[in-house]
Amino acid sequence: MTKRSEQKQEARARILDAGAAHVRGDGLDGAGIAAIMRDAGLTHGTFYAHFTDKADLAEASFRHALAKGRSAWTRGEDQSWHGRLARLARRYLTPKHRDHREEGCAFAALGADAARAPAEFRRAFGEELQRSIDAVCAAPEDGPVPERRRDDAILLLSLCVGGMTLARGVGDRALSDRILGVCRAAMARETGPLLSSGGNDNDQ
Amino acid sequence: MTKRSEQKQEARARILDAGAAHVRGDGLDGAGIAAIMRDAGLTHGTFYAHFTDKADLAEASFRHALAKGRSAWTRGEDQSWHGRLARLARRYLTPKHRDHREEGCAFAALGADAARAPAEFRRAFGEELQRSIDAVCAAPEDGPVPERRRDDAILLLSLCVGGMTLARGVGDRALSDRILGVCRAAMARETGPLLSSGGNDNDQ
DNA sequence: AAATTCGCATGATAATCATCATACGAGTCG
DNA sequence: CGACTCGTATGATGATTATCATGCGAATTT
Repeated sequence: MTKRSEQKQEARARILDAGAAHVRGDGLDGAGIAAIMRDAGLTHGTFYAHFTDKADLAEASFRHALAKGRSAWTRGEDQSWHGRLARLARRYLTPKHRDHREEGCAFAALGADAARAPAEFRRAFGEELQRSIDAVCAAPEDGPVPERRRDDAILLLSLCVGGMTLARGVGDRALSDRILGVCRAAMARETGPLLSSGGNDNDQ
Repeated sequence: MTKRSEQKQEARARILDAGAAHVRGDGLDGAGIAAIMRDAGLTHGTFYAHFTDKADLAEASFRHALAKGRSAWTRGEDQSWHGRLARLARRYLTPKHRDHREEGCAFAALGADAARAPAEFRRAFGEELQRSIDAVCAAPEDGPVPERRRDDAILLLSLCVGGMTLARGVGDRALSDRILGVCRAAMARETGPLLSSGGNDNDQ
C-alpha cells in the first residue's frame, strides 16, 4: 500500500485544495465538479473514486479550509485577553482578506449557504464553529476557559463574519473600507463602550 | 391604460413577492424561474414579459424585500440613541427571525451571495445598505446625522448580520440560541465595555 | 363592431451538470 | 514473469434550467 495509496492520497489532497478554493470562491453549489477536478489536475469522472457525493466533497472542503485557516489565524502570544481579541480582529478585518475570499475564512464565505444546506452540513458548520471558539479562547496560560470568555469569542466571530460579509457585498470601495474599520475599532476599544458615541444622546 | 396595465402591475407585484421569498430562502441562484412563477400564479414563459433577465429579477426582489423589512424594523420612537440601537438588536436577533429567513433580512440571507454576484447587484447591495444605515440613524429628533452615529449604525448592522448568519448556519440549537443572546447582550450594555469580561485579564 | 394591442400560455431549444458504466494501463503480488 | 488490482480516463445518460418563438384571447381603440 505504498506507491498507489500515496498517489491516491496526494490526488485527494489536490481535490480538497481545489474544492476548498472553489467552494469559498463560488459558493456551495456554485462550483461544478468538472471545474474542481480540472483544477486538481484530474478528469471529472474520477471524482467518484474519491468522494461519494458532491455534498461529501463540500463538507470535506469546508472542514479542510477551516482547519488550515484557523491555525494560522489564532497562532501567536498575547499580553491580555482583550489584546488577543483586538489582534485577531485586526488581522481578520483587512482589505486583503476581503478581496481574496477563495483563501479566506470559510464562515464568512459560506455563512449564507450553510443556512440553506442540508442538516449534515450544518452539523459540520456547528462543530467547526465550536472549534474556532475554542481556538480563540486558547489563551497563552491554559486552564479551564470561563464562559464569559467563550461569550467574548462568540461576539468576536459574529462581528468579524458580519463585517466581512457586508464589506464583501458592497460594491462601493469607500463604504467597504469603512465597515472594516468600524468593526476593527470596536474590538480595539480597551474598556470603552461598544458604541463610539457611548450612552450620550446629545452628541451632535 | 387602466385595466390591462393594472393587471400587469399586479402580476409584477406577485412575482416580486414570490421572488423576494425564494431569493431569501434558496439563494440568488437557488431558485428557478419556474418555481417563482408558479408561486406567483403564472407560467414560466411569461416571466420575460416582466423582467429582462433572471439577474434583473434577483436585484428587484432584493430591493423589494429590503424596502418592506426596513420600514417595519426601524419604525418606532426611542428615548436615547443607545436605547434605539439596543431595541433594534433585540428585535432583529430573535429565534423567530432566524427560523424564517424567507421573510427576514435580505442582508443576512444573501450576504455571501452578494460577494459572488456581478457588479450590478453589488451596487444595489451597497445602495440598500446605505439606506438601512440612514434608517437606523433617523432618530426621533431629526437634523444632520453625526458620523459617529453612522459608525454605530454600521457596527449594529455588522453584528446583527454576523450573529444571524452564524446562528442560522449552526445545526445545534443551543449554540445557535447562545449566539443570538450574546450579540443582543453586547448591544444592550448601556455604557459598559464591548467585552463582557472587559479589560480584566484574570477573571476566572 | 372591426381592428389591433398585449398579457399570458404552450412548447421547444440549447446549455449545464451530477452521476455512472466501461475501459485502459501502470503498479503490485504470487 | 504472469495475473490481477485499482487509480484514472472516456463517454454517455438523464435531469434541470434559462431563454425565446409562436399563438390565443380578452381588453382597448377607432
